[in-house]
Amino acid sequence: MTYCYEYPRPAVTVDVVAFTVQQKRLQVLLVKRRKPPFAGAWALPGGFVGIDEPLEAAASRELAEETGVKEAYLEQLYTYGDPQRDPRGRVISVAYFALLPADAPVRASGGDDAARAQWLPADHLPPLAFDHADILAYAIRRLRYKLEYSAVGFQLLPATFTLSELQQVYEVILGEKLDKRNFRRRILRAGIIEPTPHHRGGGGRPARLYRYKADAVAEVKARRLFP
Amino acid sequence: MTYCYEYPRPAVTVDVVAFTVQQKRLQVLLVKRRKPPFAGAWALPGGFVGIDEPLEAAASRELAEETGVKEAYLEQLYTYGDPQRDPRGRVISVAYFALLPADAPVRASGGDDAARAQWLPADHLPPLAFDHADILAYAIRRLRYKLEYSAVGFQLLPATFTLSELQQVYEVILGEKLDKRNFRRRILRAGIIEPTPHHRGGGGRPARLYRYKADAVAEVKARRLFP
DNA sequence: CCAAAAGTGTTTGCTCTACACCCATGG
DNA sequence: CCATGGGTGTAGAGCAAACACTTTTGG
Repeated sequence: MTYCYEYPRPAVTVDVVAFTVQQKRLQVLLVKRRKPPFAGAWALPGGFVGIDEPLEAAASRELAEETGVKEAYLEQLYTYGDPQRDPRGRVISVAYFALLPADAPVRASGGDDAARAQWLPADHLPPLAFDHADILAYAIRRLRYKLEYSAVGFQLLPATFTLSELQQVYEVILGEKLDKRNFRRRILRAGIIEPTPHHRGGGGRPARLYRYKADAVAEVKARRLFP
Repeated sequence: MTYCYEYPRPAVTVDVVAFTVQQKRLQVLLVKRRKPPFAGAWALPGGFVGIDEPLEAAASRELAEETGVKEAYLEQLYTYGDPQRDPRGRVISVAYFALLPADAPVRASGGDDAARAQWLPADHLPPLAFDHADILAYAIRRLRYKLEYSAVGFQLLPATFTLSELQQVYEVILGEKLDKRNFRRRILRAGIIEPTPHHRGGGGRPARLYRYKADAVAEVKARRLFP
């Protein structure tokens, strides 16, 4: 292994854009920076990639450090490498996006190290450090887009859920009302979720619970669901 | 600027998957490695990212070094960071994909440094060095996919072209015959190309020449063209 | 029995697909 | 006049969009 001769090397980090849906809003996980640069500003959780650490493992680790959540849908987003993006020097950042179930055991603003991590609503964001506003904007675009043709929506829900809950996730993210009957027909025809025998009572008639088929996660058809 | 203390840093490279269409086949630009590891094997063109060089600039430079082509459609593909992907040590590679017009002034297998760069048909590839076979497979998938919903096809053609030429590009890449009338209707309705007043004679009736609208390149609608 | 949320079909318009013949030029 | 590739329209099928009432439970 040869390090640090021949050429100077950039630092490599991962940044994670973690989404969840709470209180009928799309929420993003942000941390408050304590050190300069941008001390006091909000930023995406992230950090350096270990020299023997796979990129996705680094993203997963950063996410776990801030939330305590070990398992989540995680996908590489884009790599940001503008030489000026970090005033301290050349830092190349591989951005990931993560979807957390609404019931994930998140300890944001809980433990010692994670005290600074918080969910903030995506439609009402403060200014962000570095180029994180760009990264976040792109992540939201990609999330909307993915929702339209694949069917990652249920990654934001518990293991079982009602169709109304699923529809609400779609409405929150796409920012528009959807027709109940058309939504159900399409989501069922897509064949990625299946009914369970259970129901959940609430303010009215109990709703059937659904779960996603395990095999469907793999073969996420590249078919458009919501034009 | 602080380099090389605190943590060891990975090396960062770019690799470029450059496509063109020649002889009714999709061709990929590859170079023959002269040094170990994988000496003698084919590989994607690529190299280290300069410490003050933007990522896309590095990709563009590598492409120009191998082909002499300065301007081409270039898009970030994915970042490969498996710790074992390079036997020499930790190397993170940001992969790009490039589309070159059929008439680009490519000097592959021409000049001194570029003597080793060659176009090889994508459907008949030799084993590749590192994880380049994975990268290439993904690039082809992405190319097909992009062709279906956006309309990058004309990036593989000269500034003006006939509809038959454009259709042939689509057929070569998608690997299936398309209906002439349906193809024309859709590609014209998409509004990204426009007729010129000129025609080109050939073996039969002269064909109208088209060009892509300059403004259309920006607003590549995310609308599916070929389901 | 009333409030609250779940569940369920049909009609209409549009888009995609399949398909076959005439046209303009060069040799 | 013949060979070569360029250019054009329509009918049928499948999909998406709009739309309102009945059902089940808890209080």
